[in-house]
Amino acid sequence: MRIGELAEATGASPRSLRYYEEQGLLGSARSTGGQRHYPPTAVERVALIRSLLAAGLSSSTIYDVLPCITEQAIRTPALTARLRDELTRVDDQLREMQRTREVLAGLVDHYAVAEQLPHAANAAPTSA
Amino acid sequence: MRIGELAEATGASPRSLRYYEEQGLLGSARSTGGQRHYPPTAVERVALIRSLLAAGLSSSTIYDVLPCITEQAIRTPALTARLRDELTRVDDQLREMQRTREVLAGLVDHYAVAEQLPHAANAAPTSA
DNA sequence: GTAGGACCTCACATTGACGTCAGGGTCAAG
DNA sequence: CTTGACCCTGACGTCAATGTGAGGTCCTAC
Repeated sequence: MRIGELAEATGASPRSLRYYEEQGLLGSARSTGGQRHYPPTAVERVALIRSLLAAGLSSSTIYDVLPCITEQAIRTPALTARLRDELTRVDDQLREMQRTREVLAGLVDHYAVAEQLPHAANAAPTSA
Repeated sequence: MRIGELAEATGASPRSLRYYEEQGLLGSARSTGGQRHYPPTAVERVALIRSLLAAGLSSSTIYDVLPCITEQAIRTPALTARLRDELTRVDDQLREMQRTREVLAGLVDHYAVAEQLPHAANAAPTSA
């Protein structure tokens, strides 16, 4: 498939796909005219890249860990440690976000309750 | 307290604290000479700001929702909806990150198993 | 009253993952 | 062989939070 189709299939812009290639995250065959051509498996790969990016991994980090994701045979102690570090970081970030989520959820609940009440503006002002 | 102390207490740089003020997220009293002065409660407030930033809220979004966090009396339907939207977004992001976390955890597990195998001579040295 | 560390206000630089424009080549269809 | 949609390579723009440097001010201690 060509870059436009892959973009369509993944939700990533052509610009992003070229950027991923530039960062070494995504390969492509080229036609004689120089146009990129992707196998169907590229869809899954792009999804993985975007998922890792969304999780806060940088493209260079993804560059480091991607080979061992797609080819499990490649493993080094350094790579293992890197994966562990990233997992720890993601876990920390998840916990932090969950705390923040609870703050927001508490606010939403408070508002929902407040809106149900007739005119009790000071119904539950018991938070710091 | 002065900006340096607040920076020390919160882990935010003085530059960041001035930025938060510039964005309307953080108030400060000024001395006659123009230097910022903060009450002790500012520590908690900065922590909240940073937590929301870390959760992916932009400073302008935080600007919108902060007043109702610190002063529960202020509530409008628009603000409630805004909070709900942000909560939904954070929840989506959390689910996405948890899926990615599982991918990473799966890899780490796979590696861990591989490293338990007999001839794993490099058990301890995990330097970068 | 003076040293010097902390602080002030601009204002430009940086980083990362893209958007976007310019100028030109490719390719399936007619 | 020409059209027109799609694609190419630069290269500069963006956005948000922050770094950084210049040039000047404040304030506590001596």
